[in-house]
Amino acid sequence: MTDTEPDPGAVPWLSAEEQHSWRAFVRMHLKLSARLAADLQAQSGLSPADFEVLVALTDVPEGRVRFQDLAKGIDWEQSRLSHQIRRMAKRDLVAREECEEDGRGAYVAISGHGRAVIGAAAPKHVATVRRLVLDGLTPEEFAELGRLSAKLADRIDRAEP
Amino acid sequence: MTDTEPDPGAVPWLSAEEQHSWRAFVRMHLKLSARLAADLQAQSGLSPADFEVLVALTDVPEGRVRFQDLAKGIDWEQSRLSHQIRRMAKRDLVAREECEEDGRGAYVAISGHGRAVIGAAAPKHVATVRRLVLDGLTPEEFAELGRLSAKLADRIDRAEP
DNA sequence: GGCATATAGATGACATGACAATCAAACGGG
DNA sequence: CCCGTTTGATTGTCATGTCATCTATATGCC
Repeated sequence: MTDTEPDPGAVPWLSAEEQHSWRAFVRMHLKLSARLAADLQAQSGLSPADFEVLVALTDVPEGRVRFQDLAKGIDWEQSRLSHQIRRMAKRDLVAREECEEDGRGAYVAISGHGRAVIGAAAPKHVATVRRLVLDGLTPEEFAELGRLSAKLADRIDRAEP
Repeated sequence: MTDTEPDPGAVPWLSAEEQHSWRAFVRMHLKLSARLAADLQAQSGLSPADFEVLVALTDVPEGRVRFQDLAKGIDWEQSRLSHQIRRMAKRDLVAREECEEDGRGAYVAISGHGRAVIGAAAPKHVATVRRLVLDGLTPEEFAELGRLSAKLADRIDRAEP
C-alpha cells in the first residue's frame, strides 16, 4: 500500500511549544492580511496590489517607471504587473506611455486621479496599520518584530535556489 | 482640484525606524507565503488551501466533518469552502457525504488518497518550515515571534467590529 | 546587411477567493 | 398544519495571480 502514516490520523509535526508559536504566527499572518485588504478596499477602493503599485509610482519624482524596473522594485512577475496595469489603466489610476528609447519598452505613469486616490488612501492605511499593529505592541516589541522579520526575509532570499 | 497632497510625490508615513520595521515585516510576510506555497506545490502538488483542509480533516478521528464546523475550524467563508471542496473532490482528495441528521447539511470526508497525500506532504512541509524559519532563529527568538504573533492576532480579532 | 538570439511586454488559460444571490430543508408561532 | 424565517450549503460573477506562450523590437555575430 502506498499509504504512509506513522500515526493513523495524526500528521507528524513540531514540538508542542513550536507548534503553538507557529500556529499563532500563521494565524496572525492570515488575519492581518485579510484585514488590511478589507480596510483598504472599504476606505479607498483599492486592493493591496493597487496600493503597492501607486506607492511605488509616487516614490519616483517623475511618476513614471519602466515596466521592468517597476516589477523589480516591487518584486513582481512581469506578467502580473502587465495584467495589473491594464486593470488599473481602465480605472484611470495609471496610464501606459510609449518608450522613445526602446520600441519594445513602455512606461507606467501615475495619473492625476491616481495621485489623488493614493494621497487620500495612504494616511488612512497608515492609521489602520497603527491601530492594528503598532498600537498593540511596545516600541521595543515592534522593533524586535522588525528585526526578526528582516532576519527571516534575508534567509528566505538566500534559500531561493 | 481634488488633489490632496501634503508633500508632492511623497506619501505620509511612519517614522523612519517604524517604516523600516514595517517594510521588513511585509517583505518577510510576502516572501514566506510565496515560498511556502511554491514548495508545497512542487513537493506535494497541494495548494496551501488544500493542505489546510486536509490537515483539518486528519485532526478529527472520523475523518469527516460538517461543512459548517470545518469552515469555522479553519476560519473560512462558507462559499470558499464549498468551492474548494468541489475542486478537491474532483481530484479525489476528499468526498462529500450526505448528512442523515439534517437534510440540508453535508459532511466532508477525507479519502484514502487524501490521507496518503497529506501523510506524505506533511513531513516535507514541516521540513520546509524548519529550514526557512525555525533554523533561522534561536529558540528564544522563535518563541518571541510566536508571542508577538499571538498578541497581534488577538488584537485584530478584537478589532473586527 | 542578414539572420540567430535575447529582451520587453502582452495575452490566454486556468486556479483561487470574495461577495451576493439563490435554493432547499428545518423550525416556530399561530 | 401552514407559512414566514432561519440555517446549511451551492452557484454565479468578478478580481486577482501564475504559468506558458506569443509578438515585436533590439542586438550581436558573421
